[in-house]
Amino acid sequence: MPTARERILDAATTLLADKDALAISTRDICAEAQVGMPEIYRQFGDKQGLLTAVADLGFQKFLASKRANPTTDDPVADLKTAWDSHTTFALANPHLYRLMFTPAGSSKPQGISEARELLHAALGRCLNAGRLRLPIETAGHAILSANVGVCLMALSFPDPYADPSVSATLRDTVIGKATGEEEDPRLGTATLLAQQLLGTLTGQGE
Amino acid sequence: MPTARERILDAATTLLADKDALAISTRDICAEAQVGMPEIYRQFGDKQGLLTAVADLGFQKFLASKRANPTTDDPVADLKTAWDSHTTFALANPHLYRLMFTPAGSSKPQGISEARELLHAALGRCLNAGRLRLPIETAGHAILSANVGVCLMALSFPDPYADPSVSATLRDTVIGKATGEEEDPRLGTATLLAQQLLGTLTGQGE
DNA sequence: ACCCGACGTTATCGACGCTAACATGATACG
DNA sequence: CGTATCATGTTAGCGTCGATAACGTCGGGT
Repeated sequence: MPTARERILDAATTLLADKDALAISTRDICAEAQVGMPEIYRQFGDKQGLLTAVADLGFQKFLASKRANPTTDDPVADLKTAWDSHTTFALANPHLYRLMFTPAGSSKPQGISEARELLHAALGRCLNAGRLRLPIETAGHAILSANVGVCLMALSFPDPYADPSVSATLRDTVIGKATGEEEDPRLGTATLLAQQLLGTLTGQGE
Repeated sequence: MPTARERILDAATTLLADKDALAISTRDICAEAQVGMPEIYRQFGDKQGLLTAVADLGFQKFLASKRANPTTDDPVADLKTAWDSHTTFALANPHLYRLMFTPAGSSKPQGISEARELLHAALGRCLNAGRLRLPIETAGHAILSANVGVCLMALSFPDPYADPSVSATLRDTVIGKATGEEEDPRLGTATLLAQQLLGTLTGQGE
């Protein structure tokens, strides 16, 4: 038999899979966890504390699934993989995700800063590979904000914002801007033209 | 004396300026609006209905402030103005904004689709000016999702996501991608080089 | 005159978050 | 071995919440 704290967290997480965080009562949690009501308050202070703990547990799962993604030799592709795993997690755990990223009152799970650090590490790899043209912090804030925005809009207004192409478009746009992967099509034209002219000038002919 | 419905909506909106939507009790609203409790349920069905009505009223204010922005001859600049007014509104009305863009349960204020249409109209103006290189829907969904993401992150995690540069960076990135305003810095270089070479070739000398 | 819809008043219900008071069990230490 | 200690369980209760019932008032329109 797991400890009471674990049973409570487990029960809350289980109930959160179905209902909204507000629709879960402490009595339901106690019944599911087979503990008395005061146990919640001994362990977590109040309901908000419990929910914050659940959110932090969610971040553990969230970050674990990100760390599970192998680091390849293409750090930019890794960024996109991380974005997609983020979006997948959100859609698979809607209530938990909203608890994590739109906390009520002044709860503030600390897992968010771990997510931030993980993202910055991935951006650091891009920088080392010479594939980052924005400051790490700027890029990280922009990427995470955009990713969270896509997910929350998809959860709140599935029609029409749950379309996967919304996530993909924003992913490529924001990551492209940060890494410079994305080229203006005119760049190719101009470069080619310049090269041709240069070739002509230096007598290599066409 | 305004009608009871107006007084209730007004009272709820007033209270929402200070407290979170969940921290507001129907009794507080009734006291502020000088009505009896049953009046809320006669008018709005339940508390959620009232909050949804408040959210829709918030959308009216939100959209009115956007429509107040004059349409200039630069539709891309108009897009950026709209983004900034969106962000400003969110930071000025945090609780109302969260009620509007992260509704609980299955409330879904319909103002969101009006906002979508307004944005699509602005994008249509870009298209007519030949300054849109993404489908209107794709661009609209990406812009609104990113904007909402920036605002919600700033509200939930002001440290460090409330930094105005986050909003500005994402704004220029996403709108730049949609309109093609944003140039790769190498484009200017390549173009200039090509022009110089061309000038040399055609004998105009330096 | 009549009714009917809009609004107000009072009282009440069950569920909720939370707490007090106390009982139990296992473990650590003298 | 005895006992103090701490984690956990049990019961009962407080005050507040969202929501409803029952009833009363007033004004306007056919």
